[in-house]
Amino acid sequence: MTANTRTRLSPDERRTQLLDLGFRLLATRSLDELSIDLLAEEAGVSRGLMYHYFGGKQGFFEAVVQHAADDLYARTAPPAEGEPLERLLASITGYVDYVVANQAGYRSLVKGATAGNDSLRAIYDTTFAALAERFFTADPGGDVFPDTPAVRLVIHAWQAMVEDLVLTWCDSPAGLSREDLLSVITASLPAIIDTLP
Amino acid sequence: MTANTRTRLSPDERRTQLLDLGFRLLATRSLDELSIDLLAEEAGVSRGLMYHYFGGKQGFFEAVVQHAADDLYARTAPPAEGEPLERLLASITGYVDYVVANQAGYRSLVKGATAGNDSLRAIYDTTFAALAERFFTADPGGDVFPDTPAVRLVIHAWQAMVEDLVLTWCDSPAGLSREDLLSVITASLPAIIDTLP
DNA sequence: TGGCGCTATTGAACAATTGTCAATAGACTC
DNA sequence: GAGTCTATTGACAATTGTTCAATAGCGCCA
Repeated sequence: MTANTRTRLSPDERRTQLLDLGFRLLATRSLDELSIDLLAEEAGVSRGLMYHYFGGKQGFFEAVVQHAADDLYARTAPPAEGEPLERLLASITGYVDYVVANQAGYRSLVKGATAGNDSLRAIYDTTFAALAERFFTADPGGDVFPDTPAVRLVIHAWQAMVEDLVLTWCDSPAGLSREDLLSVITASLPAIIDTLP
Repeated sequence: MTANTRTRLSPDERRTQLLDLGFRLLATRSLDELSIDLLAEEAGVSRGLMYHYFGGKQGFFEAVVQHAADDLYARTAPPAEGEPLERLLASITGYVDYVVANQAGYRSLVKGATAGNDSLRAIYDTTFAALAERFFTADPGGDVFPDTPAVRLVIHAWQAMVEDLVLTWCDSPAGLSREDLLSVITASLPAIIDTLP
């Protein structure tokens, strides 16, 4: 299958090709189940090329996670117009649909990122922090929620809940429709914030 | 330091020694940052002994996680007497105190378990499922919460939220006292369940 | 007390994988 | 069509997980 003649691409093309392939392969395997050997063979290139582009297995995984995180962030961008709460709902809907569509990949990357080294966790953390930031900057004038450390703490935890909720719902919807799920997600945030002293 | 004369222990003693050491070492390193070499050297035994007792690195990690999970479950056992809600609060308090006391170890093991293979995830899942089960079997007569798939789904997600909440609170309490934290945790569960359609 | 047997323990050899680097060859320019 | 730049390669070294036959500590019994 792999031609014995090397094909020379531009760095950008090769990079995105490897990243896309990595995302696809990591959807079914975990990071340490994926060897550079397999990756290189699947891509039709040599092992050495992986190190040339990403510096190593770790760097490669970071690049894949960062790529997916950017994609997620872009796909959950709220619309520019509309009521603050409507825009939040649109953003959440985008998140849910993204996770549902990319279930396996999302699961694998999140697991790998949270269990990985500091660089990987940083990507995960900053991405979710950026998503949370929309809750405060969504509407410059009207503040949807007060911006206090306690509220931020609770929102962080609420995000963890939403992640688990969506993934578990994918496995067994428990009789809840997509709209029910969205309703629970959006309604639970103010409900939890209300429990703060 | 390590004597060149081998010391022969009973299987039980050796096993618990290695498990305790593993738990301690895994608190600061992640699983794939911990080599069998280091572990064996630190324990003063040979590499081969690890394989004799645990069958391999994976089996060793599973044993450590299972050990810690049993410990956690035992420490969060609710008192036999008292009102249902009081007993639930006691159980939750036990969980929070355990996580706070064993922060690093808890973090590391949970990360490793959720990112690991099926066996590891099974230990994590069954442990938390057993913890959740107390919410229904706490009081045989009076049902604290209705036992429906949707409620179980939400409780599962609530557990994820609590885990994140406690760990993030450890890093920066955000002006919340331990009692405030416990209050938010206990109050948020019914609040979230109320959002179900 | 001293030899014996059981088995906990060892260490060397093996396998798989990651990482390194000088040499190679494809594509573009003149 | 020759030359240059650099994307790409393949062989080599290092680390780490795993296996297994050989070794030796400890209790038991004469």
